[in-house]
This record gives sequence, structure tokens and C-alpha cells, in this order.
Amino acid sequence: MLKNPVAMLQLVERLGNLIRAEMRRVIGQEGLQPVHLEAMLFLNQANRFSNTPQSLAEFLGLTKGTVSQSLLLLDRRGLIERYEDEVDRRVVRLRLSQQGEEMLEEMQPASLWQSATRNISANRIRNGVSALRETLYMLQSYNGARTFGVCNTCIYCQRKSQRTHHCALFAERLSGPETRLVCREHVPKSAT
Amino acid sequence: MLKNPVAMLQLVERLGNLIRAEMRRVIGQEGLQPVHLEAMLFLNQANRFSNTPQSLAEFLGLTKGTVSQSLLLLDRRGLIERYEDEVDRRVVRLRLSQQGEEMLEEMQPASLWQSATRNISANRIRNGVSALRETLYMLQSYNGARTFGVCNTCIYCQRKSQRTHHCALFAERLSGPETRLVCREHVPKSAT
DNA sequence: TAAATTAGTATCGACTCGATACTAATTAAA
DNA sequence: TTTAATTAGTATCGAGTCGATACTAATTTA
Repeated sequence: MLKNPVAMLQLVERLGNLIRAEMRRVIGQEGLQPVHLEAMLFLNQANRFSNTPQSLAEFLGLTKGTVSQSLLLLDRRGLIERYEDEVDRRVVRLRLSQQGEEMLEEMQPASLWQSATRNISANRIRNGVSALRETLYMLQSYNGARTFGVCNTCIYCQRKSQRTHHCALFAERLSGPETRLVCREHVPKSAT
Repeated sequence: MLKNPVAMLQLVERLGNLIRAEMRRVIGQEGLQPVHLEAMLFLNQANRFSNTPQSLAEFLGLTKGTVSQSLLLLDRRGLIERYEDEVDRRVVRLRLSQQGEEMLEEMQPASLWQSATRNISANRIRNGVSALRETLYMLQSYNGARTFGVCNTCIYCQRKSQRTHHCALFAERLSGPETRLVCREHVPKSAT
């Protein structure tokens, strides 16, 4: 039984709880709950293959019924927009509304964290990030959960030229900015 | 704007959510919610100065009214015991019941994490732990939150002999095992 | 001795969340 | 090609969270 991994688990748990409490404090002023902020953060990052209720449910680890309710609320508040998929008419596409983007902009959820990590050496942070990333991928592979990484780090992403990339899974062209968004079909290069 | 700290934040957030989802899955089979497991884990670790509803509320970042309700439920299910403080009769003391301890024992919440971190080098984990710990203390100091560390790492803890320690704040003797429990009055040595 | 503070509980309303049951669109199978 | 199975999403229900507010009782301060 190793001690340090347990310490890391407890730290991640504790930090996660603090982040959540901070979220509740900030978003609560808008009459919303942590899960709403999480949904908006996801939609802000999701690529065009991943901006659906189903995808969000998988990301959050909640059932689609539950997520459907929260999305209804976000829609009522005018923070997101829902539109029909052109090909598959069962599918609902989601995006942040102008108002939703502005709210996210104002909130700056990372600013506290930025100052909290200011005095930590770049090397230790790099090590921490790599340890956390590997743990995350392992955990996700165990229960068959999706990794939701960005195209940059995905086995399906092929660089065509300086500016353009290509997704071998969807067989579609990707712009530079698109390769920095998260995808539900992401498979990490290291995990092959 | 540094990239790596943001990456670390997102990883901690994501890992926190996964842990929470896993908690929900496991504890849900008992008809409980994540917050109940968190409360039980806290009570399993809290020393005799910290096993109160107030303390738990501070730990979880929730209001005392909210926590009171969750404790009521845990009591109804026979997972915790509540007893009156002998000195201050306003104070309620909490402890896991036999049944609560057994449930925690069976659950093994850390086992998945243990295997997920198996192949990560001890050095990277050590670095990660230290980066996370420092971030945690910084975040907690910003909003005046308590650190809830163990006596080992507290400025008030004085070693008297091989076996006995002394808390300079409460002016009481501490046994060896007690110094490995978390305390609401904890002040990290490094933060002085 | 009176006022202020502290620990905890009770109640209310909005919301989460899973479970279940449902609709409608798409895909697979016969 | 018709039918069956699957998939994406919504509706509804009940137990529970959660903050806000208002309360009780014990303790501390003035």
C-alpha cells in the first residue's frame, strides 16, 4: 500500500470540493448551480461533433434525463441555444448564447487558481500535470469512459499542412482553432 | 498567462468530477448521495476537536443548515451516532457507528485510484503531491478557509517524547494515532 | 443581570438526480 | 419493404440537496 497516491487522491478530492464550493458561491449569485457552470464550460470547449445533450451527459457522468432538465433551465435563462441537427433530426445541437458567453467571460473561474499557483516552480507543475493526466487516462480507460481530450492529442488527428488538419474518424477537415477543442471521440495517442 | 496551471486546474476539475461520479455510482447502491460519503470519510478522519456539524460544514463548504439535514439522514440510516458534548451542551458530537465503519470498509473508495496510479513514477507523484498541496494551502488562505490538515504538519503540535505529543492550542496531550487525524484548527507549518 | 454570540434544528422553495415511461427518428433485420 | 430494434431526447415522479430565513437553547460578553 503506497502512501503518496492516497495523498494525491485526497488532495484532488479536497481541491475538487473547494473548486465546487467556489463555483457554487460564484454561480449562485446568478441563481444557478455548479452543474450549470460545468455544462457551460463544456459547451465553450466542445467541438462540432460533441455539442449534444448526450455528449454532455457522458462528460458529466450523469444520465441523459438529468442533463435534459438542466439544459432546459439554461435555455429558459437564455444562456444556451438549442438547434436541430441537419442530418439526424433526433439530435439537438447546443451552443452558448451571446449572453452565456458574456457570463462566462465575466466569471473568470480560473483567476483564483492562477494566483494560488503563482509561486510553484514550473517544473513541479509540469510533473504534477503529467501525473494527473496519466491518472485521468487510466481511470477513464478502466470504466470505458470517454477521455474528452483535444484533437491535438488524438490518434485520429492528422496534420495536412501548416494550417489544416484532418480527422480520420469523421473524415472531415479541421481548422487550426478546431484542433484545440474537446471531442467525445477522442482517443489519446499514448493509450494505443 | 501561463498554460500549465490552467491545464492543472482542468485536470483537477475533471478528476474531481470523475471521483464524484464514481462516488455516486458506489454510494447510490445504498440509496445515498456523494455528500453522505464525503461526510462519513470526514468523520472517519476527524479528531476529537473537529467531530461536530459545524466543523463538517466548514470542511464541505456548505451551510450548517444544509449539513444538519444530511446528518439527520445519516442518523436515521444508523450510519452515524450523535451525542452531547459534556462541557458545552450546545455542541453535538458525531462519530461513525459500527455499521457506518463497516460500510466504509467495504467500499474501498481508493482502490480504483491505486491501480490508476500504479505505473506512475514515485518522483512524479511526489512532485504532483507537493504542487497540489501548495495550491490547496494557497487557495484556503485566500478565502480564510480552514486547512483541515493532520497534527503532524501543524504549528501547534509539539513532540514530547517518542510516543506522546502535545497540542499547544488546546493544551492537551495527543496520542500517536491522534496526530494522524485531521483538525479544524490546523495551521500548516509552512504557512507561518 | 441583560445583551450578544454560538451551535444546532425546522421549514420553505428551487433544483438535482435516477428511474421509468414515453415520442420520434434512424438503422438493422426479416 | 415492411418490421423490429436502437438511439436521441423529453416528461414526470419522488427522495434528497442546498441556501435562506427563522427559530431554540446554551454560553459568553458587557
